[in-house]
Amino acid sequence: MPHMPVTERRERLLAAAFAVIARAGVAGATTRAVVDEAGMKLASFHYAFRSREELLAQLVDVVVENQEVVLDVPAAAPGADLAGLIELGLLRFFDQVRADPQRERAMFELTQYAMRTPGMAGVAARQYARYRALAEASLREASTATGCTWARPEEQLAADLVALTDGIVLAWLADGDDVRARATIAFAARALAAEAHPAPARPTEGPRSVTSGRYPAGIVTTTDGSRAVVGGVDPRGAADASGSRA
Amino acid sequence: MPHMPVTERRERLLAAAFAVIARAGVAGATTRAVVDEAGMKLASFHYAFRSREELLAQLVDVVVENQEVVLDVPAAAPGADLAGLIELGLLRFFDQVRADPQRERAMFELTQYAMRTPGMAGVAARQYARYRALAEASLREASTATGCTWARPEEQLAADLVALTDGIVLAWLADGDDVRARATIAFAARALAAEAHPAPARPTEGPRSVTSGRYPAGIVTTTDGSRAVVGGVDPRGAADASGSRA
DNA sequence: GACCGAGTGGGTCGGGCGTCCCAGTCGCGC
DNA sequence: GCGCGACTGGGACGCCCGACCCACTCGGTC
Repeated sequence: MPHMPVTERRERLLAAAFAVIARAGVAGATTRAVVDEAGMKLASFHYAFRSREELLAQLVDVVVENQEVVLDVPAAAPGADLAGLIELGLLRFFDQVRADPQRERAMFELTQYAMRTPGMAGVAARQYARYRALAEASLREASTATGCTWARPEEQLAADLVALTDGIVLAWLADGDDVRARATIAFAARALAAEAHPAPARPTEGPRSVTSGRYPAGIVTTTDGSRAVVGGVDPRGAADASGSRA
Repeated sequence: MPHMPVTERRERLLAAAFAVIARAGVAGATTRAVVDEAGMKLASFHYAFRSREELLAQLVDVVVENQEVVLDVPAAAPGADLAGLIELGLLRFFDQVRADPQRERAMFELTQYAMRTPGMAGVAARQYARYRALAEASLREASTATGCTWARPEEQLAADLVALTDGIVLAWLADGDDVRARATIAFAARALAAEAHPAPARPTEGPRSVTSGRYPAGIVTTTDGSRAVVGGVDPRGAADASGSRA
């Protein structure tokens, strides 16, 4: 409540708004609920933002910009097969979703809000463009890690991957069935791997010195760093992975 | 405005609510907006329903129950290849989505509402169970039509299919990119077909004259029949279908 | 044809909403 | 150390919301 530069206040309000949206949806993110979450007074809201709409717009922007990873391919055990690598990445992603489902719900909520709001039609499109770019980077990484080459343009495969993750997350949010989600993840990995040509025959795998654990974080996407979901992958996820392949 | 039995009034209000939600989201479906859409007076609302919440709950129920088809496989020329059959079905489905995107938006909106509302957690799960059941029926139909057999339990494949369609629709709603959607549809068809064992060896490939289908209607899912999206499949969709294969 | 219950119309209530206002207060630059 | 501008607190306004109430009117039944 004491003095605080506007910029920081804005950031805190954005973070608070995200938290409220995760809990109660965009409609529940009233000015009062947001300032309450942030521990501020109502007047501070309209000192930091001209209107609720402006806050929402900025929130979508920030959230999209800070989206970090779609799937975080585990910078490969050498010789790992492509499908296994993708599956492991997806399982890591899934563990992040399980760790904080509300975050994902909030993302969907915001996307839908952007789609419905006249001025923000382009924002939803940009959001998906960003997802695809991230997915594409992951795919590229996976292919170089295994030496495979993709049979179709990576940007197309990225769209396929995004569709799969979206569908998996949405279904899981609705029914919470971990087993089914993991089965679909295995399917997704197989399907994507099938879109690659195998590595050009090389009897022995080259020295793959891509140090393991290049990057410990999974999904980050915090609006301000305050409540990031960072951290190790749930080992149970990886354990199930090998068993759930068909 | 004249006299009208309660049951009909209820139905009209449900249909009106769905229309409003498609346009303005669940939050925009106020009692006043709904009765306005239905051409009634406000008092009639609370004569037909105890509360707004009750209407919303019944709406979700009705919508889930009336969901008709996920994908409408075009009951097959014998010997048609499985991937082509699935792709055609998905393209038909996609054309229905394109014809009435607001309907699909409303469906997502309602799902999210159900997930967020304490008493209705199970409803969202039921909704997805229904989707999967419909998808499973489609897959079964596709396999019998082609003589293939699925390599995994159909209920699992159904979940995969639902995830794919959800992902495709969601991305398309966000960016409206028909070409990309069709490319992902082709991918989805390939991926699902790869989960089947080919038909027990039958020498000749039948001519792939899948063309016109057994069943002209696609998605129906009306809340009461009054504003159903029924009717022939957009012929442009089918025409494009053959061209969009990768 | 009158009656009586099902259905209707209009007005109202309390509350939460976004937004605004302005007197106060704090902290940074001189 | 002081002044002024950046920031805060509390209250208020007008609006729309869900819900409710009750006097009325219509239409099927006898």
